[in-house]
Amino acid sequence: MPRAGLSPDAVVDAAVTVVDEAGPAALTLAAVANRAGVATPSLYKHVRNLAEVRRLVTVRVMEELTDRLREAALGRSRDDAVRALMRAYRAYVVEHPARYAAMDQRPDPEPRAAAAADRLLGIILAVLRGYGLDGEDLVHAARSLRSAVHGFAVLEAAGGFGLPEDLEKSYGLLIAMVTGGLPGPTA
Amino acid sequence: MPRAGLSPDAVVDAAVTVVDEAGPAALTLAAVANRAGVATPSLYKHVRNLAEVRRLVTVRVMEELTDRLREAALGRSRDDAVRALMRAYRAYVVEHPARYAAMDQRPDPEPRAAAAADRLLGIILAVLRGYGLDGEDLVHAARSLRSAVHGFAVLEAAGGFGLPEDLEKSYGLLIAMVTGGLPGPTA
DNA sequence: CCATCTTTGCTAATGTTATTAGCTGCTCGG
DNA sequence: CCGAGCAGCTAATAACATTAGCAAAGATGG
Repeated sequence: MPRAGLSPDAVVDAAVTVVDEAGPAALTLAAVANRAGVATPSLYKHVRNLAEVRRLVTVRVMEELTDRLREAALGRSRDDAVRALMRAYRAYVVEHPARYAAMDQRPDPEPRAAAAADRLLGIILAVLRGYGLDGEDLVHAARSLRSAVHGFAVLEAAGGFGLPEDLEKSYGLLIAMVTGGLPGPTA
Repeated sequence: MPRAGLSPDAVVDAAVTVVDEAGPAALTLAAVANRAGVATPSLYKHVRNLAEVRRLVTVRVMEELTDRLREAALGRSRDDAVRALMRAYRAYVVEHPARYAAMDQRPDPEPRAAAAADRLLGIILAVLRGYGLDGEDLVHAARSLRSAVHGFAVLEAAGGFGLPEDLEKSYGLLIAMVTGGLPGPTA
C-alpha cells in the first residue's frame, strides 16, 4: 500500500477542514482519518489521541489569530491600535466561525499550547502598554478587552445574535466602550 | 421492582448535578441515569435523547439566571441597574461555573428554549430602555452588554484568566466600560 | 375487589467512536 | 542490496447513544 505521507501537521490540516465544513462537534478521529484518506488507527502514529488533535487545532487557531492581530496593530497605537485589533479579531471569526468555536479557551499546561496562548496575549498587552498601562492596571485592561472581543466572537460564531443586520454597528459600539474605558490622552 | 418516580424535571435535576460535579463534558446519559438510580434506556421514557437533556439544562440555567437578574435589577435604573445586572450575572457564574459552561448559546427553535432565551434577553432590554434607548440603538446596546458579560463569564468559568487575583477589579473596569458607553444623563 | 390498560423501568441488541495490540510491507541508511 | 524502523492496516475492546420488546407497577372502570 502506498504511504499517505501523513504528519502531525497534515492531521491538523484535515482536522481544521473537518471543523470548517461540519462544525466543532463533527471533529472525530473517524472524520479526520476519512478526510486524510487513512484508517482511523493510523492517526495514532502522528498524534497521541483526540484530545491532542483538539489541542493542536486550538494552537493552530491561536497562531492564525496572532498573525492577524500582529499585522493589524503594526504601526498603530492607542485607540487606533485597539480598534484595528478588535476589528481584525472579528474579521477572523467571521471568516472562520467554526474554527474559532473549536478553540479551547481552557489554559493548557502543554508547552506548545501555553506558548501560543502567551503569544496571543502578548499582542494585546503590547497594545495596551501603549496607554502607559502596566502592572495591575494592565491586567485589568487586558481582561476587559479579551472579554469584550471574545464575548462578541462567541455569540456571533454561535449565531447567538438573532438579527443578522447591523452587526458591524453593534461591534462599533463595543469598540467605543472599550476605548472609552481606557486611559484618555489627558489621563 | 419499585419505580424510581422519575420525571423530565427529575432527569434535568440529575443532569445539572452531574454537570456541577464533573463538568459539562461529563454530561452523558449513562452518568445521568446512574445519578438518577436508573438504567440508561429508562431515561428515554422522559426525554427524547441526549440533545434534549442538553437543551433542558440550558433552559434551566437561563431560568435561574433570569430570576437572579430580575431580582438584581428590581428598583434600580440606568447605570445602577446595569451594574447590579452585571454583578448578579457574574455572581451566578462564579457559583455555578460548570453549569454556565454547559449552557448552549446557539439559538434553539424549540419553543421552551426560545421562550427562556427571550425572557433572559427581556431583562437586559428592559434595563437598557431605561436609558431612553429603542429601535436599533437598543439592539446595539444589548449586544454589547451581552458580549461583555458573556465574554467575561466564559473566560472566568473556563479558568481562562491566568492570575486569579483581582478578578473583582477587572470586572469593575469592564462594568465601567459598558456604562461609560451607554447614553449619559446629559445625552 | 378484580380485570385491564397505560406507563415505567428493564434487558438485549446495534451502531458509532476512541483506543490498543499486533502484523506487514515501505523506505531509507549503510 | 539488506535490514531496521516506521507508517499504515486489520482485529479487538470498551464506552456510549439509541431502539426494540418484555414485564411489572399503578391507575381505572366496573
